[in-house]
Order: sequence, then structure tokens, then C-alpha cells
Amino acid sequence: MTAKSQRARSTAQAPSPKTAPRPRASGKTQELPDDRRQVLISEAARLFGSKGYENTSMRDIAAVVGILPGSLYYHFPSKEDLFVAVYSFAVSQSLDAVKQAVEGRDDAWARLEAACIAHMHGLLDKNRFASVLVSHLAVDTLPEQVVTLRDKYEAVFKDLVAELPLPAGVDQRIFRLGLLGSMNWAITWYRPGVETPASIARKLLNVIRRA
Amino acid sequence: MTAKSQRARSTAQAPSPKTAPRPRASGKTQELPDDRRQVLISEAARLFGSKGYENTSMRDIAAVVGILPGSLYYHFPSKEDLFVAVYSFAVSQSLDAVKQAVEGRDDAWARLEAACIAHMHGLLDKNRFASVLVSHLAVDTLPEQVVTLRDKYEAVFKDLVAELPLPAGVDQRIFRLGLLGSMNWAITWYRPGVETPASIARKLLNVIRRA
DNA sequence: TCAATTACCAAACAACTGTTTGTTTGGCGA
DNA sequence: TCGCCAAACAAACAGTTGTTTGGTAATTGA
Repeated sequence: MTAKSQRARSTAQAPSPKTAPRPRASGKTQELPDDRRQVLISEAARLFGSKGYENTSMRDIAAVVGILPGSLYYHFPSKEDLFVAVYSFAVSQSLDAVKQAVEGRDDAWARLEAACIAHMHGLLDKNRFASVLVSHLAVDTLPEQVVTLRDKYEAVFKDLVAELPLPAGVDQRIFRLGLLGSMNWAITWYRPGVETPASIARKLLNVIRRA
Repeated sequence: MTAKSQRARSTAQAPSPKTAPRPRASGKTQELPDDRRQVLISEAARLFGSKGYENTSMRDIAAVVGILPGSLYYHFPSKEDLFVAVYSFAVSQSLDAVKQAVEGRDDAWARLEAACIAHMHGLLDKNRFASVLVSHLAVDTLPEQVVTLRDKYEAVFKDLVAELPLPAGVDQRIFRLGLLGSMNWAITWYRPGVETPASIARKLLNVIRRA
């Protein structure tokens, strides 16, 4: 994500094979003839999320997929484009999880709690598909699209907070940013153990929530 | 902070010139013959804090100091050692600021508020000497010494929280981690404007504090 | 005055980075 | 059977990275 990329970035979204891609012939147990692109995104997400963007090389990603580095460029025009795809995937996954957790519940606090639990789950649990969402700290080096996606995701929490019967004098924006911060920061200290992501989410909310 | 450094790291704390260093002969207006090492640390802190560790090269640091890259290795045996020095400096600075802000106050909430304001100030204000404290997200790639330093800093907040008359059922640890998270996360969204670091600190605390 | 030390320069090093290029493979529709 | 095309390989490219080495002015203590 260096400011000066080595080549100009295309805005295209990669070849996007409309015609069904042919299944990989090689390989022992025939895997699903699944969308190859999605596999790349998922594996890259895991690496970006755990090691960070700058500490993950295209060679790393290629290796875990079982491909040569150059071959990645058939699917994505640049590393940054790959990151955007990964981030976009993570946002849609998290959005789905949060929305599904919320729906059906009536009480505003219960809805927010469900959303927080879903958020923490995506952030800290085995999959950790959401961890890439918070793997980047230097915001001004983030591609514009990514910032847009992040805002889109956080808008859900904006709505949930708006529903809350908060006492006058409590800034909704600060409330939301504080809550998200306290949750996102958990990746710096969380270790699997007695406390689950869900229990942490509940406790964090409990600190904020008035008796 | 790659797990496998290119060379083994020394544990030494750099030459540490006890004898007064000679003033730079070159250069127009004669700067203070100040401790050179401290200048390096300060400039490196600014770069690490704003661009992040991996996006800051030894050449970047050398350039802002007006030195050749290799010359840095006279003062610090490796980039990682330099980072540890920077982090250590940031911790001691922040510790001083927080302790000074707290002392003289009696009320537990007032003490915590003063500490939070000091913390946010160091994090977001012009100097931003504390921003390097939160510039790293992947904790397991952090040098051990840095983790120790971080814990030492956060211990102050541990004490401040312990003083608080919190209602039963509120986990002190979660309270502290949540508060620190909500503050530290502010570097991802704070922009200088109407809201000051101090006002943000107060509002974040106000969300947590019970009426 | 002279040897030692401090703090640097100049130049290179190997390893690694993202990326490009040309080529090959295998299946599918015509 | 033929040509097409998705998807990969193989190999290199140029630039950047942290770091090392050997030398050299300026200052200092003796």
C-alpha cells in the first residue's frame, strides 16, 4: 500500500470469468470445481488478517494456494486490488452475520448485543474472516474503496445505536466509535480460553450499558 | 518485525556514549550539541507512529535526520532494536504525562479522567509521541521487551480503575481493556477539528461512567 | 603532540519485493 | 480434429529492504 505503486492500478475488478471456469485437472482428491477466485480471496484474507498486509507477500499467498506467484496476476491486477477484494469479502460476510443476528429481535439493547456478539465472533473466532477489517491502522494509506466499505459496515452500528434509549447528553457518534474501538482492540489482547468472544462482547456492552 | 530477522539481535542497549559526543561540525545554524541518540529516537518515533513500522525504512529515518542509512547502525544494532528504543521512550514519556496529570487529584473518577486526557493528548496531538504505542496490531510479532513495556504502561490504568467505585458485576479487567481500546482506536478516525483529544477523552469516559 | 575514540561517509551486499513476459497445459465447443 | 481460452508455469525484471564493511575527518584525553 505504498503511496507510489510500482505500476498504475487498474480500476477493473479482474477478468471476472462469466463463462464457467474449467475445474483444475491436477491434484489428488478432486476438489470442488469451485470458484478459484474465492479460494484465493479466502486464503489471502487469512494471511492478511493474521500477519498484516505488509508482512504478507504475494509469494506467501501463492504458496498456501499452491500456485506460482505470477499466476496470482491472472486473477488480480495488483496486490492492492487483491486486498480490496479481500476487504470487500470480509465486509459482506460480516454484514450478513450481523444482520442475521439482529433480525427477529425487538429490544434495542438486545439487538445491539446480538450485533456485537456477531462482530466479535467474526473478529476472534476460528475463521476470523473479519480480522482483516481491523488489520490496518494507518487510515490515510487505505485505498478509498476500503474506507467506503468500512463506513458501510459501521453504518449498521450507527442505526443500532440510534435505536437506543440513550440518556440525553450522550453523543451517539462517540458511543458508536467507542464501542467499536473497545471491541476491535480486543484482537490485541484476546487469547482463546475461558472467555469467549461472545462473553467478552456482553461484558464490554455491560460496561457501557446503564443499570 | 519478521519472526526471522536477517541477523541475530543483540540484547545490548547500544554504545551509550558516556563521554560527551562531539558536536556536528557541518551544518549551517549550529544546533544544540544535544544527545544525538535522542534525536534519532524522536524522529524515528514520528515516522513509526505516522506510517507504521513496516512502512518506515531505515533510509526514511536516516533521511529526516540528515544521515546516511548505514550510519544508523552506529547507534542501533538493528531496526528492531531501534524500535524497542523508540517504544521505550514513548512509554516513559506517556507514563510521566499520565502520572503528572493524576497527581494532586483525589476523586477516583477525576483521576481517571485526567489520565485519559493525558493519554489521548499524547496519542493525537501535535507531538503524538504515544502513537507508536498503538501502531502495532499483530501482538505475537512484537518483541518481548515491547510487550513488557506496554504492560507496564497499562498497569497505571489498572490501578486507577481499581480505585473506582464500580458497581458489583463490572469486570475491572474488561473495563480497563475496553476503555483503552476505545481511546486507542481513536487514531483510526480522529481528525483535528472542533473536537479536541481532551473532549473526546471526556466523552468516551462519560459513556462508561454511570450517572 | 599523538593515539584513541566518536560519529559519520561511501559503497556495496544478499535477500526480498511486486510485477511482467512469454510459454505451456488441458478441456470444451464446433 | 481443430482452434480457443482459462489458468497456470517458468523465469526473469527492476527496485527496495535491512545490513555490513572499510575508510576517514573531527574531537578528546594523555
